[in-house]
Amino acid sequence: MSSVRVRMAPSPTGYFHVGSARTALFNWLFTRQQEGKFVLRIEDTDLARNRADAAEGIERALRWLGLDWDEGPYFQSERGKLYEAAIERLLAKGRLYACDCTAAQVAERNQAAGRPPGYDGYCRQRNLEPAPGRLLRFRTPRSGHTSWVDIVRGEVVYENSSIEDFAVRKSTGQPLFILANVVDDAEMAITHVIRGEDHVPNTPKHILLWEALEYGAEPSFAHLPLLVNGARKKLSKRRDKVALEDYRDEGYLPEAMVNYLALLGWSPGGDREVLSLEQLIAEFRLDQVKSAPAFFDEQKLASFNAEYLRSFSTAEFLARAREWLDSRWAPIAPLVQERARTLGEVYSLVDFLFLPEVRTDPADWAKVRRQHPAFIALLEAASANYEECEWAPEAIREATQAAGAAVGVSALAKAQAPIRLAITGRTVGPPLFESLHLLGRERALARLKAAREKARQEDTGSA
RNA sequence: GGCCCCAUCGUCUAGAGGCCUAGGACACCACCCUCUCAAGGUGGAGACACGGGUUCGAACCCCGUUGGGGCUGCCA
Repeated sequence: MSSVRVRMAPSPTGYFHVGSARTALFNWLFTRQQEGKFVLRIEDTDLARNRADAAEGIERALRWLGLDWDEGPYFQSERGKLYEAAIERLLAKGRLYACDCTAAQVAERNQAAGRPPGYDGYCRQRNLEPAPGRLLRFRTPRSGHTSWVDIVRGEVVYENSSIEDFAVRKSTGQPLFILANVVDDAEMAITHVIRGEDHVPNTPKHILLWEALEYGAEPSFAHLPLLVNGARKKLSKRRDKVALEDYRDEGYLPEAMVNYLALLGWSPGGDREVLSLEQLIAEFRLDQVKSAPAFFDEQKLASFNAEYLRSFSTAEFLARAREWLDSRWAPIAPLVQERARTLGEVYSLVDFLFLPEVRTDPADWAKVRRQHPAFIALLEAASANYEECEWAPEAIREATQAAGAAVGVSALAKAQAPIRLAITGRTVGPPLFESLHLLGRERALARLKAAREKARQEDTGSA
């Protein structure tokens, strides 16, 4: 058992971001590989409303991915005493000062002085007594520098003078993220802080606070590359599909999601891409994680998903699809398993079996009618043959072939198109003869007839 | 603006000075297979941002340029 202790510290925003999922995964892989402890901590120091719900969402997402945790969830909203004690210590050491500037005042002063944004240190020497209505700021050293050796990006150095006097407690008395984060990392004996690159600028503050609180050896830091969209901007709720639940609801598999996410910023090396959770644990290397942002490509995710779907036995496939479809479609499952990229897609592949009426795609209809002058004749011939033949895939195939030949369409590929359109409303779908078989003779004949009539009406109307 | 980070095919990446006329995967194109679509097979197009160094030798090391991103909140 190693002493490695890692934490996942999401804020309860109401949904679980795919970027958080990737961060959680890398944290988890590292922990499991190091045989350490994985701690779940909800960072709800701010507007902690809906806390129970949000935490549930986070837990549900983690469970869905198959990432278990050893401790927690801890809630920062319940640990106020710890933060208050830390603040008292900092205050006693003169590392904090009270400030009553409003954001507007600071901005105004900066603008007037032609200074860039950021706190200007106005209250630094005013010696205001801490009081309600006054926030507390950390007195950042004005010289020297703060640095760390990041596990994924190497040494990062900040001039202390470039770090503003950041706030650690609100004027309402509530602790701020940076303070709670540091206190908890120390309190929970976290050894490795693995988080998104957007936290890099927080790290020198983290270290400065850590030192000021005399917590001893700092944890190691690893800042993971961001997940970006097609415009190479950080994935955001506003523009992008980032909620893990959305992917789950569309029929993405957790194993495909995990596998895909693991490859964003990391690679096992060589040509391998499909890896089980066990393999990931064994081969993952935090220090091999790349530092360049990665595009979250749903297309590639989908291809992983399709690959996992195909790898299942029919029974497993059916079990996985249960949320999306009832058991009536079981007979056709083998025919769609290799055609669906997501479970959510399955229904549109088999809906013609359940819908009372065919839903005809207008574009497909027009295309087939254009390409098949003998459309009506072919459907008639097929209907006639279908009335007679044995109702089994192979016999239906022969009947179709014969019907085509009778109207001068000898190629089966050509002959099946109008029938497929009549039966399913589309030009693509699962194998036709099995589909007809599953549909049943009566319904098949009825659809053939309906398609003929529709075509006749069309011809009459345009004549 | 300031601070910090990043840079191999469109995308995810392999590559840790010679194995690279740069490999794989997704996407794309063509062909094969085939009752459509998939799946599968074969082939194709497609990248080391640029400029200087260092070195016998650079995609790999250093510097600069350019480009992109993150942060810049009494959010996390």
